[in-house]
Amino acid sequence: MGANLKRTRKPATAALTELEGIVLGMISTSGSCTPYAVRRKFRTSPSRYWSASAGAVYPLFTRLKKQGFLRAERKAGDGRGSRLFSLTTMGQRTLREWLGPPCPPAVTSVPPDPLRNRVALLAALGPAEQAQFLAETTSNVRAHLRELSTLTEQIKVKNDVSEFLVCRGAVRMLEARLNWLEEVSHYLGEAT
Amino acid sequence: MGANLKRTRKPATAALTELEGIVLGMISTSGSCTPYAVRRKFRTSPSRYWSASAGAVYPLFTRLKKQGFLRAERKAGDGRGSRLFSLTTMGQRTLREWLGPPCPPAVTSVPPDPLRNRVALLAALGPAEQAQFLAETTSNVRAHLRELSTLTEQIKVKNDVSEFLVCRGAVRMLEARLNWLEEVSHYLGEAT
DNA sequence: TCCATCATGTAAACAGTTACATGATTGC
DNA sequence: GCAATCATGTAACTGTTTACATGATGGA
Repeated sequence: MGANLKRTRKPATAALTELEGIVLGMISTSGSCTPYAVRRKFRTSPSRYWSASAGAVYPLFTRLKKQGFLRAERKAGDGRGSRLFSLTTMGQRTLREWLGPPCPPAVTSVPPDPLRNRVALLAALGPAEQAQFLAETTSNVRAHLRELSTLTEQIKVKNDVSEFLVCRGAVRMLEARLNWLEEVSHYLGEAT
Repeated sequence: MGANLKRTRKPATAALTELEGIVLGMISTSGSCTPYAVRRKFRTSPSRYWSASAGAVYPLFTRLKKQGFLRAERKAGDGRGSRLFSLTTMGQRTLREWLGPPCPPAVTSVPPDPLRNRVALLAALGPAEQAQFLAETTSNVRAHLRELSTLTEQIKVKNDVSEFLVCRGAVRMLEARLNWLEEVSHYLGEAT
């Protein structure tokens, strides 16, 4: 969760945070970039999980540099002192280790879901509010799904395979959610 | 989200963390309980996202008590000083507000998924390692799904509707993932 | 010139994690 | 009596968030 896949206390081979792994991976697949470019990528991502705030990204880059996973070079002719970061050999190796295999169970197991958490507690609401909750969330999820579907189409024509597949994964999650919400409505409608 | 759905800086009406909301909801739907009981519930949950460590749960209870959302009463005849916590009227109201509606977009939007993150970065691996990654994760997800399916059946016969529905939601997520991994393998197999 | 945006960074707060400590209870 | 577990709690640490500060750049 935040508090999600944390670094272990005393790692045999230096482990990475989820965010650190993603950043290393971005640099590996898209080439060297500035911290700000990473932030931009997160901001335009459909997932709202990480805000990729300045206070998270800049310290992360200096951290990875200090650990020897990244190297920095000044961008020529930039008065703002922008630095392009690229992977070191050690960074490459660490990324490979993180990306597995072997893949830790927390990665393949049931992913967290704030909506599932709320549905688990629906009994705390009255029947009318439950129905309203389900109606609203269903329509919200449907809206997100529409939005994401058009985005997926746009990406498909650009032939960016991995980004397309990521979108497809997100679409499938939302579709599964919609079908599930229908099942929930069915069961809860029957109960009352 | 660890660092996931955070409390806003200066909330008009005191907002809750995801974990706080879940705890309030547990107490509301299952009746008053001790912090340890909450920890046990988390430990037996199929989701590995929260460890619900002592350092998280006990401070959380004192926090919610200090804010006036929980009240505590000593459990009679317990030398360990166990305390049963129950919701105050204010706690009830706060829980209702958190549980919505209205439901914030972060709840209904694309949920976070460590596996999706890794697939997004698969290009950082060689073709052989990619195939191995996909094979391994597919079989791992399938194993989790089997496990969860039997758990779901066990819960179904106990007629605990909301817990059953939560399990169904998790099952649907894993099923969607499996189908998606198949799609990924298909696309990546074609590319090479 | 002015203003929005680009871009880099820091400071304080905070929730959750590991790890440890301590005493009560239960089962053998 | 003894060991494992139950149960409560604290301490140090870490990563992320919000909020603020500061300067560069580019377009009207």
